Amino acid sequence: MPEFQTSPGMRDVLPPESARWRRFVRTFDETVSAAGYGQVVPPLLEDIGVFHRVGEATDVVTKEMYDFVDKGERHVALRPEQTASVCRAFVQHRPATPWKVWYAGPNFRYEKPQRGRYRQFDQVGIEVLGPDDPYLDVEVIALGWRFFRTLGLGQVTLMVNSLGEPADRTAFVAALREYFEANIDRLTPESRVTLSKNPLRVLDSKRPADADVIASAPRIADFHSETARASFAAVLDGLRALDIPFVVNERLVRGLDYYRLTTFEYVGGTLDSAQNALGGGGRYDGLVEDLGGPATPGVGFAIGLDRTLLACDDEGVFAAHEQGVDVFVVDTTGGLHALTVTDQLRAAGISADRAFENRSMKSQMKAADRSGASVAVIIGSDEAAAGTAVVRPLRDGGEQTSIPRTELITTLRKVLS
RNA sequence: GUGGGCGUAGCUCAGUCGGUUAGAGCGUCAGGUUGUGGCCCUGAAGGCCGGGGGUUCGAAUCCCCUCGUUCACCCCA
Repeated sequence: MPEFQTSPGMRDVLPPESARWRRFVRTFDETVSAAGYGQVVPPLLEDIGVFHRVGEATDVVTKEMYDFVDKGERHVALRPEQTASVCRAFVQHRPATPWKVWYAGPNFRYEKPQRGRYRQFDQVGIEVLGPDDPYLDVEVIALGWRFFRTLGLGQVTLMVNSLGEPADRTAFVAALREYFEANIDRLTPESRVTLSKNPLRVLDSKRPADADVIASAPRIADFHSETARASFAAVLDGLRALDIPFVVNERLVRGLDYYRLTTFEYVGGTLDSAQNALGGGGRYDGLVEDLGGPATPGVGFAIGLDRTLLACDDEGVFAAHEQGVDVFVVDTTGGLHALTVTDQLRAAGISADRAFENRSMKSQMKAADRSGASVAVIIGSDEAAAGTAVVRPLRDGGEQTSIPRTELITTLRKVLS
């Protein structure tokens, strides 16, 4: 074991996986850019107060933040998510609404690491601030859905729910608390602790012993106001109109406190895994106001990059693949010709690599093969003296030819096309 | 944060009733004659057996601690 390794829950992303990450973000960019979303790049570090507004009762804020006091005595935190940052940016810059933005980048949560759960983890997401329209919720959900489809994922389940308007939610939470307290002896000790902090979250318990009590708990739908009911119906109608399959899950409560009305989650195919939530989001109409801005409705989602790629692996789609070069230059005369020829090729837009340390012909040819290049350009002492180069196809047979160096680029363009 | 599994070469893993110089495959490097890759053959390099302590004549192997990882709870993406 080396003396220094990555900190727990942090890791290096190496080729070719790193290229897959870039393609992932590029694919997301293309999906949402086509719907009029622009990229916002918020800082990794914010005043800790920005995140406190996300939810005083959530573990994300109370236990898992990477926070510290900086040299200027400011209490700051590495962002645990980006929705709060986007809303803070909105309040600070007051762009015209509807403000449709997307983001991609790392977030930090001090949790015990697990497969698909890291302390530094990347998310992509979108947020729309301004419009209060259930069809916007549908657009947002549909863009996430389209993204998964573009990646090639076929086993994603969309779960939707509505938490109702704030008053509905408050009434529901009160009813829940009353119900669970009346049945507290049937709850697991862990759920009793959860109950004292946030009764909603008890619904999310995955412990089998809690299943019975939860099954007969009050139902959120019974507390929906007329407005909430109409909004939720419009969302479901919109999803049907787009032929997006969904499952209404009344126990879907989500982890952050700011959600109201529509909430949704994309669940991966491997349902036996505890880390099967690929992404999720919802409407958060109070967050901008909480951050000191004008009352502004908002809706959005975040998708976990790691988990989604794990789901891709499970389904055998969106695989990583090695990136090669077009041409590999072999030079057995010391390497100066390889230096100038690769430079010349790159300038002409032909990707090229070479070997170093003046290795043997055999060794350099092996390297050429491994490089993935479809053509080798070989320069030995004869070619160097004659001002020529050998062009040797590496993949699909074909004879090698000796040509003047001046014709190298035109010849290669022909061979590569 | 709580509980269980695991931790041996760069990678994937053998090896434990404790017993001489710790193995394989893949990968890397070098050869297999005269300047040419993929297949094959030969050889080489590469391990404080995660770290520390203990038991023992002797520990990769047993015990304790610790770190890391993984699974479940929790949390959530």
